[in-house]
Amino acid sequence: MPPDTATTDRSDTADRILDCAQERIQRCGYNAVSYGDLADALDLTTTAIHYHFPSKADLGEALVTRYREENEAQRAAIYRDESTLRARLEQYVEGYAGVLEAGGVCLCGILSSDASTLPDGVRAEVRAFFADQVDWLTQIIAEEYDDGAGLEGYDSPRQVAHLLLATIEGAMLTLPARDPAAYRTTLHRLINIIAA
Amino acid sequence: MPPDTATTDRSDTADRILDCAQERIQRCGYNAVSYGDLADALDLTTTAIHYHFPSKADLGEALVTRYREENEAQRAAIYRDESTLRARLEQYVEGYAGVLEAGGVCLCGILSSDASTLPDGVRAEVRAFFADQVDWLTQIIAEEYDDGAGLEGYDSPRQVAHLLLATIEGAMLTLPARDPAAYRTTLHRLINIIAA
DNA sequence: GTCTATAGGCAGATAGAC
DNA sequence: GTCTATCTGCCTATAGAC
Repeated sequence: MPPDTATTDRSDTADRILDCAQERIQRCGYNAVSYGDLADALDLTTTAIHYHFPSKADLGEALVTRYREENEAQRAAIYRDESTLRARLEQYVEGYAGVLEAGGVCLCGILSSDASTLPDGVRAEVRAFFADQVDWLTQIIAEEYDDGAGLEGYDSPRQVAHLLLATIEGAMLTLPARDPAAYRTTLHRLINIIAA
Repeated sequence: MPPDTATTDRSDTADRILDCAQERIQRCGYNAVSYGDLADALDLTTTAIHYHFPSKADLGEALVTRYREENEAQRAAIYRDESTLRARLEQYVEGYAGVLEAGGVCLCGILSSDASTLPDGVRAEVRAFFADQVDWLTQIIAEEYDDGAGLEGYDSPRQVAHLLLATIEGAMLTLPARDPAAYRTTLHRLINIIAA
């Protein structure tokens, strides 16, 4: 019987497959990672991977679902541990800096580039990830802006959220900025403007 | 004899191949576009394409080289036709909005996502494209900032150039923002801050 | 310059044994 | 749960005719 592919209670092998797939897709993109690559890296056969994830769409969807869950937990921790907008945003952008240092980029950022060739279910999860980010950023920005003036020229916290998210993803994805130092410089200065 | 693959004086067929490849790569990325796709779309065979571009690396390199040349001409026209930083930046970001309306994204933005699987020559051209953009933006920003105050929190025009470029690429590449209206909103408000 | 034909490799996916 | 073996199809690329 196939293992439980729900968000929890997954087998060790399935988790290892997801870990390996995530690391590679964050470096190379969806289309450039194959079952054969993963099988070689994990010392398995492609059949074993197909047992856990019958199609590549199933694998991709499970991957982004897990990524969203882990991301939500990270955001919750940031919200709990930090009390100012500036500190929360710095923690938030620092999370992506860690991904860059590991040699990758945001999973959903790189999947966006493959969007037009992505299976429908995977694309829907990627869209949901970005909706999560915008909603959360909008909320923490609105909390602080309600206490004082907003960012000049911006009508709403949601517009500021879109600006920050686009800059984070662009700074990660584009060459030559797949460089943690350049990413941090750009983002920390933007935070200085947003959370003045 | 193979045609002249220099930057000018290319045959009609070679230009048609480049046009078709560019449109498709701007939608789907480098790895998702094949000689077979192009041959079908152009009513040719893959062999005919290999005649003009012996390897896919040759095709990709010619593509980005041409893209850089056309982009340089566009930037020169903007510099010539507009005299204020605000007007120049608005024209600049509007160029990419046109690409979005045609259903694609910046060629070098999407190629950045494929960077780790790109042939060396193509990756080098993509890096050169971004160096072009940063240098040009730095120059036009510096011209205006020398006449007055800079952007608060930013040490140099080059840092502002990096911010703008990252935001442009991120707003184009990430879902759900492959939407000209959302792109324009984000970028016009950033221009309001940069060219206050 | 473009064609037919073909090569060798890799993709995602399945059948059936253990 | 994992294996061997295999299928079909697409990939980049080349040989040789016209």
